Amino acid sequence: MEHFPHTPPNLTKNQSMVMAALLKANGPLSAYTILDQLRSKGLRAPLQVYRALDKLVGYGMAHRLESMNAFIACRHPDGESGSMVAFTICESCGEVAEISNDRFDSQLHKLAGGAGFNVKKSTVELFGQCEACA
Amino acid sequence: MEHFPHTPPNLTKNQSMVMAALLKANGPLSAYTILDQLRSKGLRAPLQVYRALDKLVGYGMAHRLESMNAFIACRHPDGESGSMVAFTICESCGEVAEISNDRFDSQLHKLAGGAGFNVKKSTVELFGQCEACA
DNA sequence: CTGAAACTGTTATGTTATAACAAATAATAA
DNA sequence: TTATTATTTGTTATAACATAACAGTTTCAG
Repeated sequence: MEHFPHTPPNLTKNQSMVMAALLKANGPLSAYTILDQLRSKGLRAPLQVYRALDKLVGYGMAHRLESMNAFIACRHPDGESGSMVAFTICESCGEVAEISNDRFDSQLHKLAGGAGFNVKKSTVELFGQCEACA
Repeated sequence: MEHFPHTPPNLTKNQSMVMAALLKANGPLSAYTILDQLRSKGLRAPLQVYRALDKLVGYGMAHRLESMNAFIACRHPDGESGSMVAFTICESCGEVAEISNDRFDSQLHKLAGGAGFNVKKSTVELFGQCEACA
């Protein structure tokens, strides 16, 4: 289950349906919201959704927002490395945006490195106000 | 509910008990684990714990680890500003450490600022290996 | 003292996530 | 192809995390 971003493997039926739901939404969805949207297409149980989400996240095609218990399609721009991903979450309008930045990523590794810690995976979620709401 | 770190208000009975449980533990605890530990002291319901935790987090005396659904006593060193807090979480031994760094904090604000986003609160949780386990 | 604000206790319920098992499907190699 | 192995699927049940609503109590400033 190792994939570079934007080189998706062939998705299974459930994985495709869940991915489509994430792409159609323009914001994060909870697993149960996804389930409700896909009941008409035959999904019946939470596990069917969670299993698909696990794969999609593993493939780098979706992200989990830890602070919201929700999932969102990966939209980080092509050309950026797959390294670090941060999210901005607007407390006014709920908009979630993805930021990817190599310099920041190395800062982050350096910060942790200073404490003798070797970073493999990071969760960075920023709350505040987006440009439109400010 | 505004407090500088390390200038704790007078805690109520429940708040003190929950804080004591967090301090005694040398790692994160789930709300239900805390509840179990405090049943012998009279606590009976999850809400009693969650309410205390909300206050303690608000006072800056405890932190919530979003990626673990767990809580940990604040231990960031005196003298550091209260700005940003990051956590390192060792995937081998489970050790959780707190890092606070002003320079990184400003990097983080700058990164978001570049996208027109104004950061009020941040969640930074880093997974990998601690010094001892590496 | 008294009224407002904060805290407490309690029951019930809502939300998020996984365990365990059996069956179907797809990918691989002989 | 056919046997073998991996993965995916479907399903039921349950675990783990969190809050709603309401009533009663304590605290404390005015």
